[in-house]
Amino acid sequence: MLDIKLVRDKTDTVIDALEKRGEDTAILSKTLDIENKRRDLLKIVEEQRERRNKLTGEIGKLKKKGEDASSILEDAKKISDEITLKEHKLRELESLASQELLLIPNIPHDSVPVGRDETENIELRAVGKIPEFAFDPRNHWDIGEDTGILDFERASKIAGARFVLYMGAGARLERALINFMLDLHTGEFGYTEIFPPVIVNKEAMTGTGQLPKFENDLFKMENDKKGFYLIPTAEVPVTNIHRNEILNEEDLPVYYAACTPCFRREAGSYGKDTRGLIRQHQFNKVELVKFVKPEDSYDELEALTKNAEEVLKRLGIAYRVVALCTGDLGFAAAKTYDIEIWFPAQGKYREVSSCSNFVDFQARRADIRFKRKGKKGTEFVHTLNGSGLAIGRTLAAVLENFQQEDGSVIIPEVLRPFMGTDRIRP
RNA sequence: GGAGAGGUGGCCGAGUGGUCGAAGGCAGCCGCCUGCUAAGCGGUUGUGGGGGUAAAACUUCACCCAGGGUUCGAAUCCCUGCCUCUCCGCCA
Repeated sequence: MLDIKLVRDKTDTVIDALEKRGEDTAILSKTLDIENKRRDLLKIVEEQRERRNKLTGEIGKLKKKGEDASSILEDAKKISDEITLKEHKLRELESLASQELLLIPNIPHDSVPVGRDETENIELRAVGKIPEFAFDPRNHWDIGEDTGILDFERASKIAGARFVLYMGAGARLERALINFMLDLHTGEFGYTEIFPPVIVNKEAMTGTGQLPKFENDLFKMENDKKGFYLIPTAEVPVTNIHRNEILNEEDLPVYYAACTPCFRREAGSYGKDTRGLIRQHQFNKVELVKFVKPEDSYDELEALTKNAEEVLKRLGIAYRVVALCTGDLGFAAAKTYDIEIWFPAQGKYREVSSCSNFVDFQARRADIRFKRKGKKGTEFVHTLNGSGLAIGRTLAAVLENFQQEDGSVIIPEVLRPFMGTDRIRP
């Protein structure tokens, strides 16, 4: 969430940010209205509390001396009752104010291109050679079914639409990709491997920004009064590792890498990507998460993106990096690069990674701070994350990019140690 | 699932109704002293909000797991929740 002081003192900046995102600015005036009422009341309550504290102090002294305190006692009771009333009202205002504040999106960084939607995203670089085929390249689901490594029909019997069953070399390929990516990030780029819970509570979801606004995108455990949710990305549990903590300056930066299943309801995407691995209710993803000092976060975003890109370079698949425009930027992000991987059958790039700097937005929600050596007070850390990469989509791209005319698929060099073979055959 | 114990500052640990933001110890920081891989002595060290200042100083409110309640007044009493630990059962 945003700093309420910023909303108060630099309202124009926030209005500008909302407009660039294409969001309604009405929420701001509502928030400010509540906030002003809250502050006014807070002032009154604090003054009254001060008076009460003085009175009760005197009562204490008198009682100790064994003297009569009944006259002050009456005053004290009266003011105390007033305070109780006003405190209730104050609590109401506080919760209203924070409810509103939680719905305001982050302010885009100055370097983010202004635009309405994904058509105005900007391609920064395209890397690798787009493969040419002497035949019509086939869709990955056809390849997967013909080689017997993907079974969508049985998955739908077991679970439903938008699920997949990996079998044999398919399951092995999924695992190979996971191991390859995790080994790369932990072994070469300094990330610490994490295996977190994939069920989290409401506080964790609120900390990273999925709640309260995007409840509809999540799977929720109905059978449990605690309100558990299935994670839509490892970002949630991993960022929340340090919720309500104050880190030491010398501990930063912290880099974590985690591979988890991700669960998404995909409500409202009924017509889209109904076939194949692109859009599933459950998929695996290697996620990179960073906690850094504010002055480093934009450099860290570049580095994070490079780390994710390296996976594709080594796999030898063409990709491009695009900068999301203001209208396409996620709720909590200040800046985002998407990495898109080449899909020959569709003849276009599809997203496999989204790398974002959230600056202090998540840190404020989740209360993740750090203390500079020799300085008083604390500051919010900056958090970042990015996929490094989505496994299912990468696997799909491997099948499509390395398919052969005879129906087999050549396994990229870097995966062979994990696969134990250089080819998947029909 | 059953039974019990407990949650206090960076850590350990006192405190069961009033002057407690909290004794004492450890750790950290500053200074003195000392000449040997350190000890002794003195001082100091939480977080958030409001006001105030150029910035400080200063001032005020809140915070002893969380949320309610009792009371003039709560770390201290009551209720609810969460978490941790021990034993039994069960389970991968």
